[in-house]
Amino acid sequence: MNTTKEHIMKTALKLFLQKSFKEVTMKEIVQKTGLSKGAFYHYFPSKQDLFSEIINTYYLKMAAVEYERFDRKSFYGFYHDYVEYIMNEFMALKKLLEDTNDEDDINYLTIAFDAIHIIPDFNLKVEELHVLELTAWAEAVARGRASGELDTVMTDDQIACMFVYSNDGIGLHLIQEGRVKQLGPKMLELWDGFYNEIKA
Amino acid sequence: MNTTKEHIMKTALKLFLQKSFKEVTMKEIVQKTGLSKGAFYHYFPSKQDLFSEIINTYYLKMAAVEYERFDRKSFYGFYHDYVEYIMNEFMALKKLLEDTNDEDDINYLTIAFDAIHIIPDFNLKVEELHVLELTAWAEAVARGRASGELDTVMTDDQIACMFVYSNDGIGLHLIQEGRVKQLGPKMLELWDGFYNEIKA
DNA sequence: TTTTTTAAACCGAACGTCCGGTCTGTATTG
DNA sequence: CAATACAGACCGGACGTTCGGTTTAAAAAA
Repeated sequence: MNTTKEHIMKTALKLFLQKSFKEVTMKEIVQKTGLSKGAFYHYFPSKQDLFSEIINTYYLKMAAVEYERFDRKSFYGFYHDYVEYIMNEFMALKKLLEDTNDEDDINYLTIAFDAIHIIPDFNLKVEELHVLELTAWAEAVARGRASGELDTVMTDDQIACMFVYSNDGIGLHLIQEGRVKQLGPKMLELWDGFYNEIKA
Repeated sequence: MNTTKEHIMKTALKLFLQKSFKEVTMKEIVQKTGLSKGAFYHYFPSKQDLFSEIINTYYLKMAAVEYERFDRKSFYGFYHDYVEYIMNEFMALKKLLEDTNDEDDINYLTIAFDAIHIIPDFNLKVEELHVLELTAWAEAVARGRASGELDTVMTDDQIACMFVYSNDGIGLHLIQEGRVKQLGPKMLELWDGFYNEIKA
């Protein structure tokens, strides 16, 4: 693929993960890429088009978690695989952005809120992913229950919700505190506690 | 208090709950208030000052939940009081904004992310509230455990985290879907399920 | 091999618009 | 009369975008 275009997209993604669409200026994008405005508009018809392409290329692809790759034998294995997967994705993103500075945090919510306003059907796509997420978790719970691993009065959906939403909630707090990289360990600690409660 | 100033603040708050600080323009604020630029700058030295005053007057005050008002006899009563409290606060906000249109949704996260960049010590204040929140929940759990209401292998802090973060997670999703008003019922349903699991 | 052609890559000054903010003037109030 | 409350024309700067032009490098022609 065209390396310059990719370079622009990565640089802009880094900026969009730090501040909102409006706060990121063309001047800034051009400066950080080391290119000129002319070069930029040679590759993208507009700032909005760049944003759309970034969302489709990076955000939506990362948001689609591959649950089928996680352990199906035990629920314990499932959620541990999930945490490992998320941590790997996080490191892969850092590497993609060539973000050597550990201080620079990533805010994946502001970019999502912008996408809602800018990209048609973004909400629809995210909603689809959300349904897939909940069903994948609920199925993992069902398997754990069937195998005798889990024993709880809660429904599969309720447990799925607890895992998914506690994950989102912690993510939100860590973004606010600028410590997103701690998401994995934090989740594991909390989920292990909850697992002890629902296991047989 | 000065009614015109209050009118400006409420109108602007409504806008800041719909889009980001940068997306809300002075022109828009002036138009929606039905005033002029001269009038606005008579009451506020700048757009940023308006924003700061809105955060301090409305956001931070609403974010400070009065946990001491909730039931202390049972954990069940505690979290039910919490849900009722949140729903009342939500309706009070709607009324404050004279927001008769049910369609207009409330995004309290974008305004918070803006506040992080604009207001010094905002993060500190929110972090303090977060600690208070977690301790209030943990204490409620401890009381429930002491009274024999709760029986669980999870620690007080872990249960507190599950309640707080699942709340935040659902809130986040409802903001994305534009259905924040459903927060109360959604929480209650999920929490009742979890309560059945941890009760004696 | 050398020259010519061609198209993509890239540059940066310039453009019109919109932004937050100022300033001068005019009612209104006490 | 003095202070407050407002109106709106106006300002400089920043914004995203455009456009005429230059550089580069590979293909085609000599």
